[in-house]
Amino acid sequence: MGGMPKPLPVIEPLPSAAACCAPLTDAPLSAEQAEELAVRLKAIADPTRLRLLSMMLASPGLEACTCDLTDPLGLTQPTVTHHLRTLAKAGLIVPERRVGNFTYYRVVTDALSGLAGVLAPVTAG
Amino acid sequence: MGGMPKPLPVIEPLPSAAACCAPLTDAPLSAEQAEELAVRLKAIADPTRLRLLSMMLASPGLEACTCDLTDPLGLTQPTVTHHLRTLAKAGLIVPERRVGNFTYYRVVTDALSGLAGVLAPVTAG
DNA sequence: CCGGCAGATAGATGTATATCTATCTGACCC
DNA sequence: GGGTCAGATAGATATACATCTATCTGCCGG
Repeated sequence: MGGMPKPLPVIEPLPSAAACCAPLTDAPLSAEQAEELAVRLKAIADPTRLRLLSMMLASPGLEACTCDLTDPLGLTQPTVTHHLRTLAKAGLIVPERRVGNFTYYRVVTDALSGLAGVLAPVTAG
Repeated sequence: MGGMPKPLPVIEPLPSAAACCAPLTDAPLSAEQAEELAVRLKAIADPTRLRLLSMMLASPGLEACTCDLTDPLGLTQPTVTHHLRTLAKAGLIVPERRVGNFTYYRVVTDALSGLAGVLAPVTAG
């Protein structure tokens, strides 16, 4: 059949994933600002997802498929997919391309450095 | 009575709070490394604690007492104390001094910038 | 076609934790 | 000393979420 080339999974990331926010030092956060920032920080505040990110960052092109990530973690495939989805919803990775059955996710470096920027300027009083 | 001048609450922070860890880009994290880093990231991955930090950072001396922080958040005093304790256990703040009934906590800027350093060097592939 | 494999989805379950009320300890003031 | 106030602690509860098993979809090799 003249079917589509199978789409990547549709995962809506946070609106301002890479845009990011002002440094913590700028001013007290509103409830809304804090809530949104917390969502993205929660995404990386998990040992499994930190390992996933570090493994992807160590891969050529900053990308990896689920299959490469499952075995080293000793977790089941649905669990790894769940974590990849969580990272994608936070805008920290994106479903990049498919090669046959394999789905490749890539790290969004801007989103990570954006998060760092929120904490970074804390250098003195 | 010749009592002690009432000690600050005893809160054991993580061993390597300010020492911190290598950037995520350096190499895939071990389960232990990821676990420890996640504990500290979890401490800031909460809207209430982010607001607490930003309020303390906006205060002179980067410090504040529980009383100053409770009302603006609209939470009860035990809840705020709980969050301050969580931040202290992660080494992000320290019980600094007592003035009468008031306990002052101060932000440990090195711990925050250390966390930023874990994410910061992610600038390119 | 057909069997097998990668990954996505659904549902169940147990643990972690954010929040509250209630209580306790100390400090200050009169 | 008695009242009051800040903060710490204890215990209860409800929600969030990490993980699993089971199942479904779609791609590929023969």
